[in-house]
Amino acid sequence: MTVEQRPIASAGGLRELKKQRTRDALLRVALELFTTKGYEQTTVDEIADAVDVSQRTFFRYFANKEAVVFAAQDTVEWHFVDALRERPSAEGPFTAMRRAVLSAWDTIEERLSPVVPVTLYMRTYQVIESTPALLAVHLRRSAELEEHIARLIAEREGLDIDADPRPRVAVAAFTGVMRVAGGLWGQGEDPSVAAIRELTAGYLDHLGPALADDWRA
Amino acid sequence: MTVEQRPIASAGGLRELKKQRTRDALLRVALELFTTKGYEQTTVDEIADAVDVSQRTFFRYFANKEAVVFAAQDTVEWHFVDALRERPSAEGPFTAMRRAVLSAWDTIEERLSPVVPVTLYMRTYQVIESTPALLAVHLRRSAELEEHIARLIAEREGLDIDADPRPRVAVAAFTGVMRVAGGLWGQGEDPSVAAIRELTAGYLDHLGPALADDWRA
DNA sequence: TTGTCAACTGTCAGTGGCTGACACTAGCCT
DNA sequence: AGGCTAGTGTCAGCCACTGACAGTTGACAA
Repeated sequence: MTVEQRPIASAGGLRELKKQRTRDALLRVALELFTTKGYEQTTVDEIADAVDVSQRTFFRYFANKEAVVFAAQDTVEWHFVDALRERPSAEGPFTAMRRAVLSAWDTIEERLSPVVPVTLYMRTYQVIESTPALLAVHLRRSAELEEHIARLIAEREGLDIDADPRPRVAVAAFTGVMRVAGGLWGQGEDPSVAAIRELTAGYLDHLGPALADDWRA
Repeated sequence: MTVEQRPIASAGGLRELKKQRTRDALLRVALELFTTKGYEQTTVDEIADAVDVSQRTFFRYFANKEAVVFAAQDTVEWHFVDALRERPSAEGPFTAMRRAVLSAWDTIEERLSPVVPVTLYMRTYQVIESTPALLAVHLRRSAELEEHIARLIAEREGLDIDADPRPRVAVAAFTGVMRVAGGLWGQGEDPSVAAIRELTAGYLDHLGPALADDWRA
C-alpha cells in the first residue's frame, strides 16, 4: 500500500482500525444474508467468503454463529437498562420500568445506527422471533437481563434481593408482558419502532386488570 | 432366540415391544449419563454404544440430543395442563392456575414414574437449569406452553384471545413467577417435590403486592 | 531504516451433531 | 414357506466449532 500515511483511526493505530472494519463487515454481511435467505440457510463459510476472510477468522470475532445476530440486540437491551438507571428514584418500580421502555424506544435510533441501520435491526428481530434456535437463545438472554434488572430495582428500593422476592417477581411479570408484545409485533405487519412502542404501552396497561381474579368487571 | 413364544406386549406384537424397550433404554441411559457426567460431556455415540445400537438408530428415536432431556419434562408439563382443565369454571383464571400447579405437584409421582423415576427427573431438571443450551430450549418450550395455556384460559372465560390481551398477559405474569421459583429451586439444595411446591406457592403470593407501585406499605 | 516482537490471519486436521441413501435383517401376515 | 415391510447398521457427507502451528503484517525502539 502506498497511500494511508496517516491513519484516521478513532482510537489507536491502523491495526485497530482494520479490526473494526473486519468486524463491521462480518456483522453487516451476516445480518443481510440472515434476513434475506434465512439464518439456517446461511453458512458461516458464506459469510466469511463474502468478506474475504477465513472461517477461522469469523470465529475469532464472534464466539459462534448466533453471536452475530445478538450483537445489535445487545445494544438495544443495554439502552433500556441505561434508561431505567436514569429514572428518578421517586418513581415506583413498575412506573420506572414502564417509562424506561417507552423512553428507550424514543431514543433508540441515535444509539443503534452507529452499530447497524435501524431497519436492518428490525428485520433481524423478526428473524430471531421466527427461528426456533434463535428464539431459544433470545429467551435465555432475556432471563439473564431480567436478573440484572431485578438487582437494579432492588437497589433502587433499598432491598436485599435474596430476602425479598418482590423485585424478581415484579420484573418477571413485567418482562413477561413485554415478551408477549414483542412476539405479536414480530408476527404483525408493521415493523416500525412506533408500532412496537404502542403495542408495548397498551399491553402494560392490561397487566393490573389481568391479575384481578374477576374479569367480568 | 428360543424363548418368548408369547409376547407380553401391552399393545401390538413383538416389534412394538422391542421398540419400546429400546426407546426406554436410550432414555434412561442418556439421563443417567447427563446427570452424572454432564450434558455436553456426553456424546450421542456413548449413549448409543451403552444400549448397543448405532448412532443412527438413536436419531430415529429422538429428533436430536436435546429431545431426550425433554421427554420427561413433557410429561410434567402436560400433567399441569390436565390439572388446569379439571379446575371448576367458577374459579377465576389466576386462582385456577395456582391451584392447578399445586395439585399437579401433589400427583406427579404416579404420572411420571412409569416414564422415568421421579428422582432422576428432578436431577435432570437441575441439569437443564445449569446447562445454557438446555435452558435456552427449555425457555422456548415454556413459551409455547404459555401460548397453549393462554388459549385454555381464554376458552374458560369465553373470550376471543386475539381481541382481549388479558389471557396472554395473565399467563405471562404467572409463568414468569413460576420460572423464578423454578430457577431458585434449581440452585437450592433441596431437590424434593415438596420444596418446589412450597417455593412456588410462596412466590405466587407475592405477585399481587409486587405489582403495587408503592412497596413501602 | 531496519530489525524485533507481538498481534492477527490462514491452513489443516479433527470432533461432534445430524442427515440421506442403500443394503440387510427380522417381525408379520397370508 | 415365502413375500412384504418396518426397523437397523453402515457409509459418506454437511456444518458448526476448536486446537495447533506457521506465515504475515502492524507497532515500536534502536
